[in-house]
Amino acid sequence: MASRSYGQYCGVTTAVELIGERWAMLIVRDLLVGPRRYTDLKQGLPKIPTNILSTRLKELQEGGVVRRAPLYRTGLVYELTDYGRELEPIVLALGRWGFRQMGEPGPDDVVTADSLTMALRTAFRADAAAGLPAADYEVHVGEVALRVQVDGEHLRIAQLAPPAPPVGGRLPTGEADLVFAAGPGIRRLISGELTPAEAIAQDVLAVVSGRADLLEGFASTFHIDSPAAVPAAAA
Amino acid sequence: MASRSYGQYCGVTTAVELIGERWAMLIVRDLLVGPRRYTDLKQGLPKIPTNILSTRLKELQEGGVVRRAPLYRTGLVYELTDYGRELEPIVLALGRWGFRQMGEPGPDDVVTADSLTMALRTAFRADAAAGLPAADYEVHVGEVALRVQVDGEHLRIAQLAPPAPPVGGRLPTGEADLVFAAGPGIRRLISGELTPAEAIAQDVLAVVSGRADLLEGFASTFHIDSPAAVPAAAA
DNA sequence: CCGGATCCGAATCGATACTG
DNA sequence: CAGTATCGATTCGGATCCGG
Repeated sequence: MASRSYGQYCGVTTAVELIGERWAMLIVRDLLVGPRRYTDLKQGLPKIPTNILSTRLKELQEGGVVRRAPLYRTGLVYELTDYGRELEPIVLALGRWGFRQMGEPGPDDVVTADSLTMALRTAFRADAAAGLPAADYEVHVGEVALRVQVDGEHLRIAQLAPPAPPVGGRLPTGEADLVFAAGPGIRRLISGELTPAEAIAQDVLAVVSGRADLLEGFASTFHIDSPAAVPAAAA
Repeated sequence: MASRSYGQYCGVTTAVELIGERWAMLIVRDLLVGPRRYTDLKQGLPKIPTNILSTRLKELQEGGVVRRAPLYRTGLVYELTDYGRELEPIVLALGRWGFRQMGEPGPDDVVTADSLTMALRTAFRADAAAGLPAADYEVHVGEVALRVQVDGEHLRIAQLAPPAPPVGGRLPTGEADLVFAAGPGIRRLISGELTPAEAIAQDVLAVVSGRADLLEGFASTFHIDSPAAVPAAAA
């Protein structure tokens, strides 16, 4: 157990001892969306071995990052403590930083509801949104469907359950102003590599219904600059 | 190699694939202080196996985070790329977050020059410093000696070479307004758990020379609030 | 179905030794 | 100074199994 210690008395070291182990940060990412059951986490992290999930949740609890809470009469959720929730700006900043180095998706890469929710949060530009009229989008990426409502600087994202009826949370009523479907290539819209028109032309995105003109607003509301160059170093 | 992939197409995931491996974040932390040679890094991370350091540096270069640069005629340094340097606010925020969960130092824990430098940066309160007169401290923690100069919102930290050859080799000391020495317990001063007077009384800190009254200014310039409670969960 | 625990082979890490 | 090489100790990944 002491083998995990980095042997330094330092805040950064303590932080990575708490949330630096493999998978831990992704568990935190998903819990930032909301409390999750063990099975939810396992589904949202399809490649995590179950024993690792179990171990990480124990460690995160010991570290005061995560708490177990009963749900209804039977059932159980994991949720972030107040201390754990303070990681939100850090995880968002990390997501923004990592976004810029994302390449094309690997053949086995998936987009989960929680990861897309957090990705939109990282890309959200409150300043840009404040200058636009309120908008209500329904975004589909792969199997994931999200209702994304932007009103001034306020962002609200709800996950639409595609295979099953919604659980607990009340879903937005009424139709979205714009419904569109995309693949992982939506990254290139958010990075500004493609304009909405180009994205449609290149088939990375398709409008299902509603006002296609709102795509411009979507693209300026959710945006992460690609740097001039983030080259992988040559050998 | 593909075994390292988390199988998700997401910015956070990409980020932890780049800098989430064991030791990687600490390498970045040290490089945020300045370019470092291989040997410097090894010294600053006493417990890192040399093959791991070597591997991480290669991975960080492939990820576009770190670059190798020649130094003088012979010699070699590792330094952050522009992209890597953008991690600075994230690492500082992580340090601030982790600081609050730090307990007492383990028997083998060390404080290195780079980790203390970054710790002071994380704790620096520009707003508090702006209201105080400029001050020039010399801080000793264990073997580490730092020259810490605060002028308004500007902070400058220089590392004084501690393993000074024989006692005669005096470094640019003596000019600081206040010279003091502490142990790891300096954490309790920065957290506000102890006032400067209490820290001296409890022997966690000793004024070597200069104006002891400046300790108040130091404590308000470098401060990280401990939350009301950051409890470790019970079993 | 939920919430894990157990087992085992594969990959990684840690410690030390050695080299250009 | 700047790393490789080696090898035992851990951890991770994948699959299966188990009690409510």
